[in-house]
Amino acid sequence: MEEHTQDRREIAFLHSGEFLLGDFDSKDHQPNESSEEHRHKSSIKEVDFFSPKSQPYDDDIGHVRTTTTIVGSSGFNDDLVMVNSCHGTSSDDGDDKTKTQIIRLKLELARLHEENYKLKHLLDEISESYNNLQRRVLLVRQTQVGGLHKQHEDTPQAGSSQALEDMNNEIAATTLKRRLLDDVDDRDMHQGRSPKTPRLDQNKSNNPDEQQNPHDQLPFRKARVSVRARSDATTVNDGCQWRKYGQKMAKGNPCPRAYYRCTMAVGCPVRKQVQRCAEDTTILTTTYEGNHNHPLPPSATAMAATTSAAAAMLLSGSTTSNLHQTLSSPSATSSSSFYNNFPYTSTIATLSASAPFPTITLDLTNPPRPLQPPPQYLSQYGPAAFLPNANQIRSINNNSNPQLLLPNLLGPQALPRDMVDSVRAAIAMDPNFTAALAAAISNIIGGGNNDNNNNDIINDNKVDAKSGGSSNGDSPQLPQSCTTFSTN
DNA sequence: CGTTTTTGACCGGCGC
DNA sequence: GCGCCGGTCAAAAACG
Repeated sequence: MEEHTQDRREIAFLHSGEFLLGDFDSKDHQPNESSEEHRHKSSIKEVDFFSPKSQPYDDDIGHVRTTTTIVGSSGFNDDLVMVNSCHGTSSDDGDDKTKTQIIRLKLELARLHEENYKLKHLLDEISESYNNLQRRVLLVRQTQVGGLHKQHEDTPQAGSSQALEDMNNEIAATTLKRRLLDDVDDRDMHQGRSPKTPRLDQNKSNNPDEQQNPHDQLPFRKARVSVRARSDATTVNDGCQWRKYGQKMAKGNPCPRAYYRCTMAVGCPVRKQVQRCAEDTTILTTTYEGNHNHPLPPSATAMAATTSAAAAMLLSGSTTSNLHQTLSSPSATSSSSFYNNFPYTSTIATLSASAPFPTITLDLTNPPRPLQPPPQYLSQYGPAAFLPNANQIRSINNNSNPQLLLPNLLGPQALPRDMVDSVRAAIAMDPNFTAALAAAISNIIGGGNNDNNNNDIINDNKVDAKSGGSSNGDSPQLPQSCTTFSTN
């Protein structure tokens, strides 16, 4: 029980990315800290679970540089009280005290080392399991929807279908580790990995190489992330700066569709479309497309891992399983506590088999149930913790286009329905959810240049009532994903 | 005065 | 080939 709680804390911590951020209190590393007691109580140290450089065991005990993180008062290792740095305890009467401290430090370091090892092992298991699921999904797709693939092979873009799958596998396999291990400094990789595929170039295959190499055509198969949310504002503030460059009346919808372009960096190819639902004008549908070629603002970095998982899920076609697994991955296999308690399950994802771009829709417009959410979720993880599954992931393409409905692979791992409902209600209740989710989606598209604090998103969720658009669409860098994201 | 929004024109894909 | 449609461009207007 207690172990479960700690696992959840660790997971929340890992998810938040705080352990990867370097902007923690630098005073912790200053030997001449005035108030050592204060340090013990309130200082935030860093736990580097994965860096090979920061081995818990330090030969030079006189310069022990502990890398322990205490996340507030509720973070894990709450009971850990240790001296952050021992710099030559000169006093004689302090020898015993120093020895005691050293012993304690060693014990703690050993424990941390064990935790580190455990988490690494966990990560490997999750990745492996993820890959297995990926293969299963592909098998299902090949067997059940093989006809569609054949049909698309006749089209110019369909030649990349196999390459897309390969890419999807690669993305899915690397997403989790990338987020957990690389995170902050993986911008270059993201940018190099995510092909810049401006829509403008989509139909202009002037380059002969692109026509010959299927992989080069991958960029032209974008995934879209679409979000449906209830909002009175013209757009959702997702942390990015947008410039409106067009507006059109879409067929079958009296509400105009607005086109926005990311202006946070010159040449950023990310674009989004905002349109109100014809049936319910209170529902705002925002569709993101493209990858950011610049660092993302703080508000857009939260849930990067989650959204990356969603994008990977979309691209890989494994709708539910990937998301679930990735989101709950950090502690999923370790104790299974967090995995079993976390509200990720009732997601149904579909991929459009006929659309040029696979599209995933997050529909957050379902009215919340009066059920009160478990307080521990709200207090401990905050609304962002639920973003990933918040509601439903469904296909955006409501037309007659054939869609591939992927089975829920969770099976027996599914959470109790009441728990799911509780979480869903919690998500819907939170006013910050929309913005946070939008930022997360933006992260997916933008490529996860996460050098900012995830917590900022919680404070940056104001809906931009002023039109003109500034909604944040920072996206993490998964290649070519277009996401339709709808929130309540 | 620089930036953003508006809006009609333009372009390419697609179906008939 | 023609028309429809979605998406983009770019000049003018609006805004701060």
